[in-house]
Amino acid sequence: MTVSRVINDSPGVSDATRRHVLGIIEEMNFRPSRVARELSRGRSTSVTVMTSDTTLYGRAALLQGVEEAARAAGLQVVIGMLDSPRPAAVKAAIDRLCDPTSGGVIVIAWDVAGVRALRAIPPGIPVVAALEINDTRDSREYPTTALDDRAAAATATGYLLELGHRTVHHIAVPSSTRSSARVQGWRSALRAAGAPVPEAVAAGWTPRSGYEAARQLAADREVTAVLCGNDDIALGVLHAMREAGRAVPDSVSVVGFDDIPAAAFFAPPLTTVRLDFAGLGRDCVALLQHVRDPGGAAPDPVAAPPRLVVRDTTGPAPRH
Amino acid sequence: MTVSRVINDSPGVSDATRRHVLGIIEEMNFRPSRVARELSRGRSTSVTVMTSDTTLYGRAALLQGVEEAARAAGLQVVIGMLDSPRPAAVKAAIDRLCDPTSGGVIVIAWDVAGVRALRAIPPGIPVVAALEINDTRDSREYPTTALDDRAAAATATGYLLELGHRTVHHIAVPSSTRSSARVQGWRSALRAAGAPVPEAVAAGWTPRSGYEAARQLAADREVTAVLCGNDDIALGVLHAMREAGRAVPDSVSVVGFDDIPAAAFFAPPLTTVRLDFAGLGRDCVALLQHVRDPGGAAPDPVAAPPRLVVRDTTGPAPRH
DNA sequence: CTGAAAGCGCTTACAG
DNA sequence: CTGAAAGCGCTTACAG
Repeated sequence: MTVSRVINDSPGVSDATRRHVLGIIEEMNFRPSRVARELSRGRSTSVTVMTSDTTLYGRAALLQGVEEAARAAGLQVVIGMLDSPRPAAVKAAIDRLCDPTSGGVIVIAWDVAGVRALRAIPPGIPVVAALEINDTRDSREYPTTALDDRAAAATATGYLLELGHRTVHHIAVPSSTRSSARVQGWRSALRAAGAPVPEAVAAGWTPRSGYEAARQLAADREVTAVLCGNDDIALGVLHAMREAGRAVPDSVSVVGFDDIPAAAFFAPPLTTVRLDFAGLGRDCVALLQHVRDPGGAAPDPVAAPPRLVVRDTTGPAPRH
Repeated sequence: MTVSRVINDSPGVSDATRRHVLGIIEEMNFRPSRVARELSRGRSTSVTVMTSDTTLYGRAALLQGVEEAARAAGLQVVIGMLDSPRPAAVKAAIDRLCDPTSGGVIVIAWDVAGVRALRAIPPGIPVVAALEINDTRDSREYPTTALDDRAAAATATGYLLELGHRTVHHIAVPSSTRSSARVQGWRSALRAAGAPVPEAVAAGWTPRSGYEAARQLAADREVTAVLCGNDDIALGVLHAMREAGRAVPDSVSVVGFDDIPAAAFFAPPLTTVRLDFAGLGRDCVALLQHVRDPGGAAPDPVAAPPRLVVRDTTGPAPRH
């Protein structure tokens, strides 16, 4: 049809007919069917991101970045929730989300559910993974992105050590692996400085889980510095410290991860590591485009490197 | 084809051939094309939600509810970002998102961009709107959902008044209308009690905007109670009060809106109105299903009514 | 510059 | 119970 040509801005249509067709389109309120177009073109115009709880800041911000880049590229984004790490649930998600005509999937593999989903993606569909850590020894068949959490954790830990703290305790978010990038960075900084290496204490993602994890630490006067797996945990930790009568930062220093918009308004304002999740999301889309259309070099990452933002929850180690 | 019958669990296939086909499907790793299926069936299996910034808690939680209900109904959810209220941007979003074969759209019309998008949805495509307020006088051609923000604001305001505060100040989130539901409820409660009605002070959605809006209020000893448009704003307000040396709740009471997971860990823990955004999201999907398949009564809403959660930021008015 | 033909991968009647 | 035919609404060569 000629109308196909005009809605696609193809050349080879006279100005007169183009105007005529445009007029009729307007008049009939015609809109092409995306579905039919995809089927005939044989390529989808959507990218699906598989993730767990998008109410968590990191995932929401990454999603925002994905949406932005996808929109610029003319792609729709469908969101595929991973609500459980159980194999059956993961399989159901894959079956639901991965059809072969899909435009590709971005999986946020920061937790067990994500990692399992990643492994279960059927071959042939374009995929890029946002990992906790870019382990280059592990040669994968799909491209990956990651923020440098290891370096970030090491930096934060080193900062605390320089402040004179004997060691730094860590309250960890759940990880996709036995030892997350943040844990690794924290541990290696401790080792490098010859500081004692405490057990990391496990928490979830929420302020409540941070609060619960921190109660034991708060009771121990020996702990004077705690690095939290994210800012929400840090909020819970601050609450636990307050309850225990531990002044921050005079009695104990607290550092977070993420730099959520609220962090600067915590009491006290939180020292934290800023992570560019939105940039990471844009990088995922760029990489996915590259997978779908190879040729040309891989795109350069745009995500900003992690950066320690010093505010008011950190200070010199207390003198006994 | 017979395989169509087996992948759709249609009756009238012998067990033998069914098993045979299933075997081959497994072997070839065959997956049906969602796109082809939609085209032939003439009905889409996706619902798109149009919203601005999904990093904001209410939207993220509603999206979560939508996803959950959509998944249960076998629908995919595509997210359509409204990044600006400018008419051109809204039109672009509509053109991008609303094709006639779409399965329907849920628009979050809590802000100007959303309201404009709602108006611009082309006829013929199923739509349900999440509104700030369910104004029944306004007879619309599409179903709407809303939390009862007006009652919620009135309740919170009444609670503060009972505590002995002379009046209650309000820091408002942006609204889709001149006078939002929260503002209306706040104002009417004040009037009903014969209390003075101050100007509402305008803010954004973030802690920073709350902080900035609160600085003037903090300086005024006459203000002893402030109702915040959301919890993030309340966080900024708490910060401003701290900076101004106003003790909470002894010198000034603060109430939020939403009950985000962090609210219970603010310093002090925040008194706020809990809003069931996820339930609202599920209601949107149920309503959309009803639009697509009328027949039968409209579904009953499941979203919990707003509820005041009293914590530690509210107390009796200070005595002069 | 414009139109008729075939095909994308399914599903839905309709025959066997 | 199973298969051949037509069609969903586009696009992509191919003719005029």
